[in-house]
Amino acid sequence: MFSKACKYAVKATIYIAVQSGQNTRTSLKDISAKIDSPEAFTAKVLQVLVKNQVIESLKGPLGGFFISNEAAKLITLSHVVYLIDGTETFNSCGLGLKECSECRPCPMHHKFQRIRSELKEMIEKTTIYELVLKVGEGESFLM
Amino acid sequence: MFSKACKYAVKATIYIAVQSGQNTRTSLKDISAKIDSPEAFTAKVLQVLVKNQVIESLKGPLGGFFISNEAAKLITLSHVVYLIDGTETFNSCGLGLKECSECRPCPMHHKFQRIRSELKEMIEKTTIYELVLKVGEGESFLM
DNA sequence: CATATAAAGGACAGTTTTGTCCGAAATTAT
DNA sequence: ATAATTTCGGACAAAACTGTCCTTTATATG
Repeated sequence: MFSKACKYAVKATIYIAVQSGQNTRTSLKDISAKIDSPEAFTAKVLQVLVKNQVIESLKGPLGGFFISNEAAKLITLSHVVYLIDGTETFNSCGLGLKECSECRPCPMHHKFQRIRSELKEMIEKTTIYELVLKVGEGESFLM
Repeated sequence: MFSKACKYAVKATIYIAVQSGQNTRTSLKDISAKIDSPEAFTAKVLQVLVKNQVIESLKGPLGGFFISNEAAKLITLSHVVYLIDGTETFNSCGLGLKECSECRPCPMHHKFQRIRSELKEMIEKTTIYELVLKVGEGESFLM
């Protein structure tokens, strides 16, 4: 469904936001330990998020990654997913037809489209902050 | 969502079933032309379907691939999808947690699980025959 | 039996995804 | 300034996925 890179990105973003709530920057090392991901690979993914201003970073001692509560309330799952995996999974034909629409659908179109719209709506409406709260309250886990 | 191999497999199975309705075997060449897929790669995918008795094949002139209407009524999208892509997409955690359940969920669990169950149910309940009818009636297309 | 046809199967190549390593650049503290 | 720390960025490597080519095997027909 989502690529590994994307799963790492989502979990990392959530974890960074949890830590940022305590106003502390989070190091790559800490992140990859807490979300159980390969450190160097996670670094690459986070660089994309930083470049696209989903999260912030600072080099040096006391450096690390950061995302404010305000930002976490504005950023949704879809922001991260679309950045890392692109939008094809959510917009192109489920069976790979070059053109697939109501007018000229693939045989799976109607059933598939309905479900995928729900998935799309879910990631577009779910904010990182919502997920942070669950982790913060110990209701949910990142590894 | 689905791999290319899986998309080819589904489209090929449907096309073979459409043709089998006229009681004619379908050649690989014909299949890959009609579903717009690379011939040799499609061959590999079809071999898996044959080995697992989703479709039948016969070598030689007048040879080709075949699936009876009766079989097409029993075989669902999930048969093909699980064979080619495996079940991980439909059973494992959306964020890649090794263990993820109601008791110990990832932050996306509840929202994700609901939608994925619908997707799972859809592919498990949709028969190939249903899709064949749509293509047969010119309502749906394979390329 | 000889020949033609079509799937089966093995080997291999290209591409994408995933993952690692290491030096460069920036920041903090001494 | 110097040293220590941490992200950034480039190069590279491994694995998975996609795709091709060619030989072998099975079947039908003359």
